[in-house]
Amino acid sequence: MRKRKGAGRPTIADVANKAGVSTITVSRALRDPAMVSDHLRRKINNAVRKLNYVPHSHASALASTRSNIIGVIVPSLTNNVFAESLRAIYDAFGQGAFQVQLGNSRYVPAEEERLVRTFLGQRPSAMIVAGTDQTDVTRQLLENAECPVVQIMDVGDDPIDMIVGFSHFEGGKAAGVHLVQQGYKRIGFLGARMDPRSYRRLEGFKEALQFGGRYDPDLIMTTTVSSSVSLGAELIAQFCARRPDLDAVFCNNDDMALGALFGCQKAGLSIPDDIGIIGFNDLEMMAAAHPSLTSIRTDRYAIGRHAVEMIQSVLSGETPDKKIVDLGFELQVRQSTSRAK
Amino acid sequence: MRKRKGAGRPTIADVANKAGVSTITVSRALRDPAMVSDHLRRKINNAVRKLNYVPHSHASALASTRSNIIGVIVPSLTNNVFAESLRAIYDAFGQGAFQVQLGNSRYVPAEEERLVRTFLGQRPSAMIVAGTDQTDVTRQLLENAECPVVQIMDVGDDPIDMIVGFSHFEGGKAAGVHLVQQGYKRIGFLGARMDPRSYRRLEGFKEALQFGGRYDPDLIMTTTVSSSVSLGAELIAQFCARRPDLDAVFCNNDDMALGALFGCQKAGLSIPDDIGIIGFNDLEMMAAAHPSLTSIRTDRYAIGRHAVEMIQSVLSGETPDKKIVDLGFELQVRQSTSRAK
DNA sequence: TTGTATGCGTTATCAC
DNA sequence: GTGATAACGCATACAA
Repeated sequence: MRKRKGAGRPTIADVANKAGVSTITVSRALRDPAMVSDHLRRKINNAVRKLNYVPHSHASALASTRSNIIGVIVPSLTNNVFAESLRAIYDAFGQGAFQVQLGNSRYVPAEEERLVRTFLGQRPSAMIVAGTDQTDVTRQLLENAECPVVQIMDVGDDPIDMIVGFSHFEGGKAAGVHLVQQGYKRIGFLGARMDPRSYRRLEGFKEALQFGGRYDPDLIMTTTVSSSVSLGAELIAQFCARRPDLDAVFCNNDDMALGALFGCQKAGLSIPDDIGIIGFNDLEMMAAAHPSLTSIRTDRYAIGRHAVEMIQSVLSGETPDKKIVDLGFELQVRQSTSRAK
Repeated sequence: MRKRKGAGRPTIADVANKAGVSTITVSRALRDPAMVSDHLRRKINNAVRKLNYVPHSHASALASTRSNIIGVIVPSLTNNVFAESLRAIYDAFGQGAFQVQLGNSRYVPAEEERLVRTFLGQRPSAMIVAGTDQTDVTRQLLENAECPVVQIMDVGDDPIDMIVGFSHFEGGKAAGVHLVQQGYKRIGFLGARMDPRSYRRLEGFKEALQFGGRYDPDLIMTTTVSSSVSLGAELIAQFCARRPDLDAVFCNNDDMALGALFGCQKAGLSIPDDIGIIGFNDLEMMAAAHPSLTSIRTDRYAIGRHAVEMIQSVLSGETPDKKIVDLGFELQVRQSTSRAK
């Protein structure tokens, strides 16, 4: 006879044999203990322990035509901003029956598309993806996916399904308005890893400066290189060398802002009097820095938590209150932009 | 007849029908296109596209008795150190046929045990876990797992299977030796989130100080609170208030060290003359800081990459050169400990 | 190169 | 409350 060897590990049938019951009873005892009598349940649990039985999740997923997988795709693992949303997602799903499957798109849309395809192959219970800038194909795949989909870290009128985040345009605008209000005259923008969200921040920033009559395209400095503290320090030095009259800078994130602080200090510039600095996201270090750094505070943890709540609500059959949730942001004014006017 | 409804999505049989071939041909065309004639392959690919067919990975895993899942468990998602190893792991596995399944144990051994159990339920192709401080049960589960297991971020004589990292004891010792050599007299230790690895750093540090005749248990300050830049700034202030004679401090990680720098600057202390500071891990910001911060450089990315290589080697049937790999560390001396003697 | 029959380990369905 | 049986969707073994 044809025979196939399994993985060799004990199966539910082995447990059933040892406990002297049928497989389905074991299945029930493990999934919903209340459905099985105390007597049998005890015997089954013993057998499970003795055999060191671990249920095979793939077989379960196949038989029940549903998996407990939540697919999550972010563009970066080392960027603290996404890490905090991820932490919220893992915290919320961690204890329950769900498994989080994480993908790293590295800011490459085609990579994201590949990941979406792979994840959908697992018939996930839900999907969470960062941003609104998916390729058309990615979008269509997700629209056809028979599971809730949440986009995070951004807002927009036209979500794939649901969305929770904040407006990067408005955030950038708030930064610009603040610098203008503080009386800075030659206000620059320093942006690394210019992803679509950073561009929206820049657009908002431009609008604020144009409105304030301070817009100078020569004071926009961007690069696609990954942002880092070191890069911030380097670029601000170049920036100041090229335009010694620069007197304030909006960095597209906090790493760049901290780097700008260090770079200015090295150059002997005084913050906030010679030059004002504002970052974006308000990582915890911003308040601790010396001088403390102004930033746009966003609540990444809340975004992750909210995304999970929306998913759980849909999975439990409810209709979520809102499909579009704007959690906003908050300007945190600190020493780095508080100069004596 | 008894009938069960599947998920309703197209199956490999639907594709086979549409293409006018058998299911196994479709299966082959998708897994190894070279096994199928051009003619049929084209028809099959067309059918796949038209039906928007996505293979069901659970069914595949069940039928082939092997999954393409790599289980990874780390204690933190927001700690940059683990994030960088993770990035290496995702980079290495990302393109291939493997899927990384990530778990966050939050520094809780029982949580880690639960995650190991869950992951083993997926019959992973391999497991990667952080550190050597698993519970006995976790260790046994992993020893019985029929897949390669790599412990990362640490070294030790007795790995579960394979291990790649560096010695935290030796790293701490190197930091202590350096401070003694620089002529600092009252050398303290500032440690937050004292996990087992941090304790080993502290032990190495103690040994160096004892050897140098500078050990003072009153200068060891630790807390179990999560480390952060803000916390570093707060604690160094308390530390200096209690022991104004403190003239150097080894922080158990770089966030704490950066915080210590800011805290000292706020207190008007000059670095490195009034007080020397050394961190651990050498995150990129350490070199950019002003003054630049001395640290113990570790290569987290290489650790992750190495772990993947060991796994791939085993999975392809080879025997890895070594089961224990010590990637070491390197003292990076910078301004924060380079005082005029 | 292609197809047929069967098994992977679990759960849904129906019967007792 | 418990059990027998047939799916779940795909890949292996073997044959042609």
